[in-house]
Amino acid sequence: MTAPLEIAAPKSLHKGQQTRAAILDAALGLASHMGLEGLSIGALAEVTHMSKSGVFAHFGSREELQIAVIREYHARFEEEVFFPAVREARGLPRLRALYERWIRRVSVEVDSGCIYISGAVEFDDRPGPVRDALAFMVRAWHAALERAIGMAIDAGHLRRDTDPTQMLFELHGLILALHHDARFLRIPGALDRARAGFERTLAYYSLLQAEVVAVDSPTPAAAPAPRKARR
Amino acid sequence: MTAPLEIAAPKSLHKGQQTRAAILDAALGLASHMGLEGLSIGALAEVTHMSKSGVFAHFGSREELQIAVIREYHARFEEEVFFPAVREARGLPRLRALYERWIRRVSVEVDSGCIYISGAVEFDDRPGPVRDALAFMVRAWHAALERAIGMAIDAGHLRRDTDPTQMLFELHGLILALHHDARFLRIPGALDRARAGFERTLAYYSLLQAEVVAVDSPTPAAAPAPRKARR
DNA sequence: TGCAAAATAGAACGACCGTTCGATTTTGTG
DNA sequence: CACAAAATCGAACGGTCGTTCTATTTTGCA
Repeated sequence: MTAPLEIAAPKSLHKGQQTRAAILDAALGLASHMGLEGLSIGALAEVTHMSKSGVFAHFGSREELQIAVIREYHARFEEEVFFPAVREARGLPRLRALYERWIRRVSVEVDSGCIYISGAVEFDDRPGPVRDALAFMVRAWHAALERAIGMAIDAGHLRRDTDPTQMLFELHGLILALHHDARFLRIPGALDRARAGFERTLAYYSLLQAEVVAVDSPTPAAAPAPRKARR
Repeated sequence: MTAPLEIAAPKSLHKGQQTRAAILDAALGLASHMGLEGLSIGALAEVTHMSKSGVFAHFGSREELQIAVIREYHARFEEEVFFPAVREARGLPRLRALYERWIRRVSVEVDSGCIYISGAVEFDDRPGPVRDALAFMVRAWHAALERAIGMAIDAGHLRRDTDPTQMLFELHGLILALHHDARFLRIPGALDRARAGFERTLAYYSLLQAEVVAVDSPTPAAAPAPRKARR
């Protein structure tokens, strides 16, 4: 057989890319309801009015489909939470914006069900590329938040001895509690509880040093290392 | 046909009850690794060296098996967390004991993976008797914790205007963050972060009223209703 | 417009799932 | 010990799953 002289690189959006995007969109909706493990190619084919093999051909395997879903979710998360928030001024304003958009995303959205959260539970005992992709994205997002906290410290909006990792741990906990109470227990006031928790945490970490020491005395938390200067 | 004169009620532990308990034990181990949805009768039969139908006969359906697992988990949770903790004195000691045993259960245990937590994510979009059973148990446990917080308030160990539901929300968040970081991200220090978060939360809610008002002023959280007297 | 390449459909596969049913073994007891 | 009741097995069913093939249709470019 004669090989073609050159392989034409797909210049603009071919039909395939288009339907792939449509499939991925439907997959995201499905996965946020049934989880990444509950995502089946058959159901996806039904939703998109395609044949199973037609859907399958766009991803080499179910695993690759799951990873593609994770990547797409990450992209949307950046678009809806991260990018708008980083337009706010460094420090508290940006941290507030990040948190507020985060809790909205977790609780309010119609196609709700944070894949980061459900995926973490589904894959905490299941090694493999899906888990790796998921963990990578989550870590990236947490790192971004931790940077925002660090900036708030440098801006003088939070106590200098604040441990960003510890504060992130606590804020993340509020998000998880919100997800739990709002989605599983269907408690109406959960969103406001998450906001109140944020304010309370913020209040603590912006107390003056002297006040904290005076109160904390009985069980001082492991003293965080003094922050290095940031550029 | 002639009906027997009377149905002999099983007096002591028949063979059936014994194996049922053994199956349930194996099921708990399996479910804590694969989740309640990942629990399959085939895998359970293999682990217990029985036939699928032999296992199946002990529970009328898979759903009943899942519910039985939830009930068994609840019983063990009570045994290992609740009952030992309520032997501590009311107030802070009991609250501390509850929390400390809780975080140990979530993070340390070998057969780890809290079914309350993983189940909440698996069934947050899946109505039915399994979800109902799970929600009932979780609510019962949360109610118990909230009572313990209330007692700590009455004992004067926490501020009088503490909102127990809000405090529970925040403590629960710390547990969930611990579960996430320890089990999914495999972060080593997560257990200590959960402890530090507890101490920090406690420190806040035991501040004197005046101190809080002075600091909280920029964004006061919705003032909780004054506590009614407890008997 | 023609034609190779890309996209999609359709049928079939082996594997596992929960469940049913009849046969068989084990148990507890009168 | 005998014998009914309880417990367990083994095979089978219909269903869904991911995946693999081979056709068929659709697309985009020379």
